[in-house]
Amino acid sequence: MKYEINLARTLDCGQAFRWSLGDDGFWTGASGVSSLSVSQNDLSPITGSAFWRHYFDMDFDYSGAISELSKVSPVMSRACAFSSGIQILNQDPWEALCSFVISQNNNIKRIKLIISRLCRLTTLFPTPQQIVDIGVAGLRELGLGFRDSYVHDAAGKVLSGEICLEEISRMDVPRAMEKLKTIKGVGDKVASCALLYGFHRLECFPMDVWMKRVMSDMFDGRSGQELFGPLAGLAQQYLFFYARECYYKGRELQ
DNA sequence: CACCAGGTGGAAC
DNA sequence: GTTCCACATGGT
Repeated sequence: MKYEINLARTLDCGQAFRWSLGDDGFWTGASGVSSLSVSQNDLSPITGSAFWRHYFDMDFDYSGAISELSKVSPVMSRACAFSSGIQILNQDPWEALCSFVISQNNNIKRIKLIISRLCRLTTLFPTPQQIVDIGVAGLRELGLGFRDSYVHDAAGKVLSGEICLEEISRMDVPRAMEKLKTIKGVGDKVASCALLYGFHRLECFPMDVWMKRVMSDMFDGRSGQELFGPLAGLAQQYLFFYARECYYKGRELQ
């Protein structure tokens, strides 16, 4: 079967929070200083740009990964088929870290709302310096709630050099997790999301309430690392999407 | 009007 | 070590 990236699934599966679908069928969004408008009918704006090829991870063998993951179990095979076309983006590390700090105990709609308000201040995603300048009170006004001091702490640590994202990108995952977790409001879940989505560490397997339920219901409580190894992060994203959009659709979660 | 949300820090056992 | 709970706010 022919494999192709699915923009809707990739951009609306909860890994990135500032892409939106226009009435014309075009997805518009940005990363760093670059912005893009692209539709599923014509992927050439992505494939023709080195930057966006990398952002959308176009040179990874997703077809091969799906073959591998499908061997794990019948339910995983169904999840792969259902979620086919989702790719793990190469997002900006700071934006990913910041976004997933905001994501805690929050819903995807409001995460997007908060991040859109953050970006409206500066046009681009705010830098650590800009976050520090906005201040805790300013962040509170943007509706971050109790996460305001967490985001502020993250920005301060990055700005002071206490957290060096460049170094983290070179650390092994356990050390990187440990370092990220020195930021207030960053625990296992946020750290692993930052590493998977911001640093492209495909072996990370973020465990949220959905994934806890999935692993218990579909995999007898076994761990993502054990089942999926170096592709755990991709498996996690497929399962998250499959769980929300199919497996538990119309049923009560708890 | 309750209850929930891609969790975490901190206090209490 | 584990369990409980508050946390701010928009959506349903």
